[in-house]
Amino acid sequence: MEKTEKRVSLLLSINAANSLLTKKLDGTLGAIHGIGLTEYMVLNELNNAHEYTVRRIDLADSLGKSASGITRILLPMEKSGLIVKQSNLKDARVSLVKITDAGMEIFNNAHLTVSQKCEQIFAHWNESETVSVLKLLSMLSLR
Amino acid sequence: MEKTEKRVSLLLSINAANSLLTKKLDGTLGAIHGIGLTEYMVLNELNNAHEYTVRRIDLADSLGKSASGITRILLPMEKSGLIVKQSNLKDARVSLVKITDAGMEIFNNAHLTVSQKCEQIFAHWNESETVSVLKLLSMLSLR
DNA sequence: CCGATATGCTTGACTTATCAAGTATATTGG
DNA sequence: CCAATATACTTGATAAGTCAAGCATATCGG
Repeated sequence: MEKTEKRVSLLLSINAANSLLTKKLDGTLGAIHGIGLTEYMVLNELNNAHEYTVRRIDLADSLGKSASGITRILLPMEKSGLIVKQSNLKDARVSLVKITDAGMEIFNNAHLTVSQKCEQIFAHWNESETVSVLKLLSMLSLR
Repeated sequence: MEKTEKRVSLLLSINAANSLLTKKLDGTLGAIHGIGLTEYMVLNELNNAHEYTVRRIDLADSLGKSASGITRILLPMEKSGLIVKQSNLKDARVSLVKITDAGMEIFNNAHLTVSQKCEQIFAHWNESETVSVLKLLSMLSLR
């Protein structure tokens, strides 16, 4: 197989890996904690953010979703009290999202589950392999 | 960051990479060849298969989709003549899918586009890195 | 200053895929 | 043999996300 063909294989493998990961984690998270994988990812971003607060558009970018996707994900999360909406005094267009205490608690529990699942799924990868792949994935051309 | 946390990062990075890849390729394939990324993947499987023919359930497995997903993807592909349905004489439950000549032509053209895009996207990965990641992805625990 | 353009967000219409249930056919064990 | 179970597939209802359009607010250049 030549170089280009290997890259095409990579595309297909990444897609397959993502299907696998999504299915496993989404199912488990839903069953145990009542949230989906996307909701977990939102909580993760908020939990790591300065003052636990992020603009919706930045959330969209970091999760690889559209602005409208974020609107729709956040709606039920606000209803169930995992996050709160806050307006930005400096720019009235912006609406900020903040994780609540309840959200943090769910996140911390869910994070344990995700960690365990990841240990299982990536069981055959050693640490240096993991680090290399992380680095490579961060180098994908965004053009 | 500890080992487990790196694995969780990996999950998020793979998800982000997949969003990126999907968006780029799906858009380009649709604009130039009138097919989606999933349709491309179907044609790719068929093109590599023995006698260009595959059972629907095997297609589902290899693409990481559900049986019903495959039914729904294949319907328009059959209408537009990219594939044909064939029944299996040995087992009346299975229905086989075969790529048509028209399907092959579309596939070959689309494959060129995909190859070029992959060259771009993975431009900073050298061959041995590509091969390593391919190998690692094939080692994900399927349990 | 203000018209043109850009940014942030939401909504309606649509696409893609899932799950649960149903149908049809095969296989297996008593 | 045939009842129970397993497999292949399709369908209806639903979930999750996209895009295009619209609205509100900001910023920029003449």
